[in-house]
Amino acid sequence: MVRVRFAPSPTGLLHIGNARMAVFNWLFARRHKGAFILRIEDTDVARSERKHMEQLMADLHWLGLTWQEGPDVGGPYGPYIQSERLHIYHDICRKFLHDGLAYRCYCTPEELEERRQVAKRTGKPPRYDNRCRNLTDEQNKAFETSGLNFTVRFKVPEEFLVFDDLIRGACQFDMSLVGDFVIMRSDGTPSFHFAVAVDDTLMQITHVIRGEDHLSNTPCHILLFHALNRKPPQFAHLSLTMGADRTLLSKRHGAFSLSEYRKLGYLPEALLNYMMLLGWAPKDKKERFKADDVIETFEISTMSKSSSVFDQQKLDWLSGQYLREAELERLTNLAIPYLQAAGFVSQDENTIDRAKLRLTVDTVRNNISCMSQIVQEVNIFFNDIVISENHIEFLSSETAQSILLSFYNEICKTNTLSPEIFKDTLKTVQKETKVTGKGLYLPIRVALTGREHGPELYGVAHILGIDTCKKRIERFLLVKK
RNA sequence: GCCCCCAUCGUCUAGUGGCCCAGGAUGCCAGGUUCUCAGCCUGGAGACAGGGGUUCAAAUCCCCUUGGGGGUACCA
Repeated sequence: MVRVRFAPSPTGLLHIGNARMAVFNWLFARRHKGAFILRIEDTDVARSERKHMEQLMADLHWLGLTWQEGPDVGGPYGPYIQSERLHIYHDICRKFLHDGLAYRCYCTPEELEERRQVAKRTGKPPRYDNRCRNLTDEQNKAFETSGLNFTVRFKVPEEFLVFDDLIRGACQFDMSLVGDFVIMRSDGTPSFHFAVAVDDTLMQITHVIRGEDHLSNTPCHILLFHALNRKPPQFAHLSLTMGADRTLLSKRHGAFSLSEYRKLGYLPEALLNYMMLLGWAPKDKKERFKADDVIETFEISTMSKSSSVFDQQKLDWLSGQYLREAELERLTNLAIPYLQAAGFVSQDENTIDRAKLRLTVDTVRNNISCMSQIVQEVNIFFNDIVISENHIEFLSSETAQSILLSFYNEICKTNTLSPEIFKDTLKTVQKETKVTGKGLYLPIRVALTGREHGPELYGVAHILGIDTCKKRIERFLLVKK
C-alpha cells in the first residue's frame, strides 16, 4: 500500500510552493489508492507555533485536501507532531550510539563556525572534519565528566551512493564530501534529517515526494534508513516554484500564502487547478480540470524537472473562468462579507435584498478574478452617485438631453426594466433621436452611474430597478430647465 | 569554493530521433460583438541558451561552455 506524507514545519503561513507539494502528495496517494499523511515537523522549537499548525490545516482543508492520518485525525502511527515524539528519537539515538553508528561530538558552535571559515578560505569543502569521531577513550571520559554539552553525529561512510529518483532518474553522490552530520542537537531535539528518517521509517512511508531542495539531503536520509534497517522509500523530487523575481517562493512572500488567496476571495478549486498546472500538464492538454478528472492518468514521472515561475496573471485568468461558472448562490454568499466590510450591505444577513444581490453578483462576475474585487465594481449599485462637473456639462448638451428625455418617457411607460425591455427601449430612443452607438449609450450610462465605464448597461439598469433609474435620470432633466 | 539538479515563446507547458521551418494555454497586439472597461469570438507577433559531436535524420542522444536553481548548519 502506498503511503505518502506532507510534512510542513509550522513556522508561518503555508505558501503556494509548499502547498503544491501537499497537492501532489495528495494526488499521488489518491492515484494509487494509498494513504496521505500529515505530519508536523516542529523540531525547530524557536520558530514553531501551534497557531501556525492550526492555520495550516485549515488552509489545506479549504483547498480541498483531506488526509487519512494526522494530528487532528490521529492514526495508527502517531503521534503526528514531532515534538510529541521526542522519546522515540531518544531511544533510537541511544541505540545508534550503542551500535557505534553515531557518536558524541563536543565541538561548540563557535569552534565549528571558525573551522568552517578556515576551510572556506583555504578552498576546502566546509564540512565537519569528524574530529570527535576518533576521540580516545580517555578524551571521551574527560568530556563526559566535564558535563559539556554535546551533539550526536552520525558516522557517514566514505562511499558513492546512487539512488533512483522517480522524476530525475539516477542521482549519485560522493559521501566522502559530506561530514558526519548531527542527528541530535545539544538541547535534546532531533535534527531534521534524523526526525525525517525515523518518522518515515516508523510511519511506513513508501514514497517521499518533496521539493528539489531536499535532493542533496537524500543520501544522508538513505544512510539513516540503512542504519534503521529499513529499505529506503522511493523518492520523487519536485521542481520548485519561484516568484516573478525568479527567487524561490518563500514564507517571506506573505502574499503568496494560501490564507492570503483565501482572503482575497479566490475559489479553492481554481487555486488547486492552477497549482496542478505548475510542473505538470494533463495528457489531453485541457488546462481546466478538477483533481478527480486527472486521478486516473496522473503519473508523477511525467512531472517537470525544471523550476517554474508562479504567474499571477494566469491564475487570475483561471480564477475568472471558475468565477464565471460557479453557482450563483455560492458566489453570492461568498460576496457578502466583502460587501459588508465595504458598508454596502447590512451586517444582518436577514435584511439583505438577496434578489438584488444575486443579480449584482451575476452582472459583475465577468469583470473580476477574485471575489474581493467585487467591491470596486458594485459601488454604483449601493451608493448615491456623484456626478462630476464635466459630466454635468456633458449631460446638458442638446443631444444628451433629448436622449435622456426620450429614454425617460419610454421607461415611464413600463414598470420593470428587464434587459429585454431595456434593449427595446434603447431601440426606440435610437429611432426618435437618430443617435446610435456611443453617442446613445454614454449619456445614459453617465446619468445612471456617474461613470463612463462599467458593466453592461442593461444589466446595470436591471439591478438599479426602474425607480432608481427614473430618479437618476430626473436629476439631469432638471439641468436644462 | 565544492557538490547536486535543471535548460522549448515574457510565463506555464506539449514534444522521449523522422509526424516539428515546433503544438496548446496565458499575457501582449489587431479586428469583431450596434456604448465603455471587461468578457466572449477570430486573427497576429512570440521559443528549441551557445558551441562541438553521434546519425541518412536531433528540440529530442553524448560532451563542453554559459545561464538558472538547490545544497554545503546544533533551519526545515
